[in-house]
Amino acid sequence: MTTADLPKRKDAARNRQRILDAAKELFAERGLGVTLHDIAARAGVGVGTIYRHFPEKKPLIDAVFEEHLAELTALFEQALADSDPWQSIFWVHEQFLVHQARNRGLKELLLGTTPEAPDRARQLRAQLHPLAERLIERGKAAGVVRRDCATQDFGLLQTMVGAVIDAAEDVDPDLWRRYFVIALQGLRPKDAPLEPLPVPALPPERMEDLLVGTWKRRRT
Amino acid sequence: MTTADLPKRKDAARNRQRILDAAKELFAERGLGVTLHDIAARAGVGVGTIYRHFPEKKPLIDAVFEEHLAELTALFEQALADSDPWQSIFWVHEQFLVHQARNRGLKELLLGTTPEAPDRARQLRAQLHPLAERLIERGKAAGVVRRDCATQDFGLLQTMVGAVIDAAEDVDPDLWRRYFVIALQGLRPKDAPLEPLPVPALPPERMEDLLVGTWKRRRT
DNA sequence: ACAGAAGCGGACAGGAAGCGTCCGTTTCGG
DNA sequence: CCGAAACGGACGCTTCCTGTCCGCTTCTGT
Repeated sequence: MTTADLPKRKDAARNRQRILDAAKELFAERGLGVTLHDIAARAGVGVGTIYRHFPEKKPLIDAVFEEHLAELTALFEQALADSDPWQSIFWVHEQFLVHQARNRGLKELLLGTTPEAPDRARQLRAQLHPLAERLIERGKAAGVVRRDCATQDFGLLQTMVGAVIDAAEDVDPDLWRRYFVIALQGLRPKDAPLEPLPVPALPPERMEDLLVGTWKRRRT
Repeated sequence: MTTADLPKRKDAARNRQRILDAAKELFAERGLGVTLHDIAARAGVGVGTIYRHFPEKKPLIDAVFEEHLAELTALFEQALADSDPWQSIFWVHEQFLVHQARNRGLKELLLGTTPEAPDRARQLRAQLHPLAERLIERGKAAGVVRRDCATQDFGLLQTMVGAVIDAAEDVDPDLWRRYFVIALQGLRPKDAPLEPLPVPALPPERMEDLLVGTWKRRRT
């Protein structure tokens, strides 16, 4: 990302920024699958304009997720700075899930559920993994996570809770927190204290909404 | 499903059966989203033939999943007949997941991830829910599941582990068992014994395959 | 304030994928 | 052996996305 490719005319610069903003919004709302046409519409520019500035989606994705990468890395560093081995694990995973719940595009990148920018995604995960490793090793050493679990298990935990986010987001946007605690509890050693469940279960009569809601989404 | 609609000519009857068999296979392999064209190809008949026998997919789905409904209900009844409150819960959920892992269409129906036959799916779940309720209530009464959990939590557990099935099926088809045990462990009371993890975690270097593999699937 | 370059917009053409029909041909049964 | 029933699959339709092209607008420098 050099500074050389800045457009000189001021309408061009303005449009470029509008496009980036629109892309950021739409990636968060609807995932990386949105079309360049969608982004153009949201930005209030013509498709011609968008194709001139960004002939493909990848640079847009790169630009938008640059900052997220830094942010997520910072979360781990903050967690490692926290001296409580259990609390730090809990907190960082919770934070990751908050981000995923708020940003569909980021979730797709982290969980690998998009064909869109595989290298970007790989880079993201490659960078995060060693940090996670250190955190989990510390937890195991301190005896706050079960011995026979692995760093990878925490990745799959994100996948599992991610599924709940997807399923429940427009029925009860905070429901995932309950299952996050449940799944994480499953990774603790035998006599670990029971973490209280942060939100109530969905009432049985609303379960149907949740299950049906899963597939009918999309659109702006 | 009356017996009145049986075709009289023997080639017609044969084709009808071929179509049903092909549909069953494809629903299991690729989910309910397969097209009637796909089914025709697999059955070795022309599309005209399939549209003559089954103008829409729904009766096909009904026919194919009729037997599954009975089978799943039987699983719960078997579980309720088992007098061990914990073992029966573990077993029935494991069995459900085995079915889901083997049959993508069934998974879609159970987890509500298909727009295909919503009423069929609803019926299936409506019939299963009270049975699950009894099982879980028994478990709570016996103190083998945590007090503050609900029957619905076990439904979402299926969703969570279903996500692992999806993610891992062509990297390590049994990996879901590990996360099933982890998630279920999270629903046990404080001093419950640690269920051993049945399969090892995926080696770190193969995690990337798992994550990338999630989106590139489909086709026969 | 004006000319020409730079940028803009969006209609449009092209391609992929699914759906359902139609009709010439084949197969069955009496 | 003949007429009716069933078959097959090419074809046309629709939807959704992609990217281009060109007449029009807006900026910048003189």
